[in-house]
Amino acid sequence: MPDHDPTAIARKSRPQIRIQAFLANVPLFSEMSADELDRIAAATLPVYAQKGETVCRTGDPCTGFHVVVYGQVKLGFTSPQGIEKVVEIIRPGQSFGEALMFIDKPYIVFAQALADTMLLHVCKHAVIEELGRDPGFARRMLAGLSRRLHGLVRDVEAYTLRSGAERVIGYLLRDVPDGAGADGAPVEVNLTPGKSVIASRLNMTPEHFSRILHDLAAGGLIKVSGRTIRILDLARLRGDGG
Amino acid sequence: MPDHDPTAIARKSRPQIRIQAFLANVPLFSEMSADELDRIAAATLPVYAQKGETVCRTGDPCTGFHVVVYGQVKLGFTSPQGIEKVVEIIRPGQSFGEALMFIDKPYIVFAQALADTMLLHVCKHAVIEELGRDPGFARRMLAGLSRRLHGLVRDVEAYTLRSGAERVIGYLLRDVPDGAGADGAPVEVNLTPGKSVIASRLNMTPEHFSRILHDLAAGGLIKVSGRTIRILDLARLRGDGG
DNA sequence: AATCAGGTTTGATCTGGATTAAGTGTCGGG
DNA sequence: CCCGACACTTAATCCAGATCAAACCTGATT
Repeated sequence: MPDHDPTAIARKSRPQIRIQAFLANVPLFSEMSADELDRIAAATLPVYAQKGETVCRTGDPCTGFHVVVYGQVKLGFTSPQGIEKVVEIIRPGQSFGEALMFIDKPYIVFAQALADTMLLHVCKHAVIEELGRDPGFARRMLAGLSRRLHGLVRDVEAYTLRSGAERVIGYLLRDVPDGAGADGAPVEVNLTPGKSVIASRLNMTPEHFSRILHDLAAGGLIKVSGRTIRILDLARLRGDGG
Repeated sequence: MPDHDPTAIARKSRPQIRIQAFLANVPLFSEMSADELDRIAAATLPVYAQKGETVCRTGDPCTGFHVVVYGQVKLGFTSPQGIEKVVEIIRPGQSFGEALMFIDKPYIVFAQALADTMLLHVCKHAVIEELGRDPGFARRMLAGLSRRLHGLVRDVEAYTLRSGAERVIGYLLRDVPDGAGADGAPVEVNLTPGKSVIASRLNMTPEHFSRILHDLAAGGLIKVSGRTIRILDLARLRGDGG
């Protein structure tokens, strides 16, 4: 079957997904009945952003929230002097913009694709509507916002009372499971989509980030191969990071 | 009538309040029916903390959330080296700890009274219960968490891309209404309960904070009298702060 | 009035991380 | 095989703000 979307003709073919099926795997919408999912899906539209393209900019009104299907998006702000700070990197399955639906404020961060990305935009009105119908949905939404709040508080802690090296170690360890590496299996962390973005996320310059990785490697804690970090001494790394 | 609470004998008399009446004025509970308020009030207990006393400490399990009735509470964390960073100052009518009710995690911040303080502790179970009954309550809770999230993102912006002076100016202006001062009426800001706490809240040392106030005063922008700041040139202050 | 204890200010010095600038891969395209 | 673009590293210098060390208030207590 040819693609009937005229705007897509000039672009690479886009993977097609079933919206309901994808949403059903997002924690927020899991446990929803087929009816509910249908109503949400009816208010959902796919959004495609090429690498570098801006999805939302600071000051835009909020019309709903976004879920990343594939690709990667950075959230950040720009200072009056044009300096940019990355607040969060959003990966597939994660979402952003929920909080703005509930307060009447425009975006304070921008969202920019770090790779060719597909998102789903879920309209505000459908969410608000469903909140009234389904207390479970409301609870999951509260839990989601709470987790985000918790994460931000942890970020503030890192920014304000951890050193650069500690923040880097924290980042490297953040999605290493507790039991990992105990069996001697090597643990690897991927630095896509680029060290500069991660440096900004950790609130430091790319130069400083580079030096810290260098020092950790010199100490025998990690091994850097391009954008892949192999953790050599998990226990000692955990110790250094607090 | 004598006070029958034996632990209170040795203390100053405590102002008595009607729990329902107080809660009804907290935005989260406004618009609630008398029935609902009664159920919430039944799960609410007063908590008294003397100046310097700790209400919650890092690692404590969360049993509900707190509303400040009178007094003042600081939220903050302590680094492994014992350095302390204030995240937020909670004033009467404000609350904290809501987010933890919805995720199963212990406190990451501590809460300490900055003055003799009365709080209300609202039990988790009553809140969860009421969320299922009252969609409006769920919406207000979502709005509350969203506002807090928004505020934290703004804080992160300030911490990461504003200078010390800009953060101080932002603090001085944060609860000055837009129209204030236009009529020539002097605008004053109170620095209770102490400059060191505010300095920490703004992520700087007391010394640095003091110097910034001194410089602003030297520039004719403000006048410092103990813990009261009189804003002399609102327009110029706004300009300096971005 | 004298004493004391916080809280605040002032001054001198130090430093983590930023800035600036010059390399060094490395990879896709011609 | 070379070129240019981009991503990263390395090195030298700089600076905002921290740290250290005294003084200095100001209000409460004796």
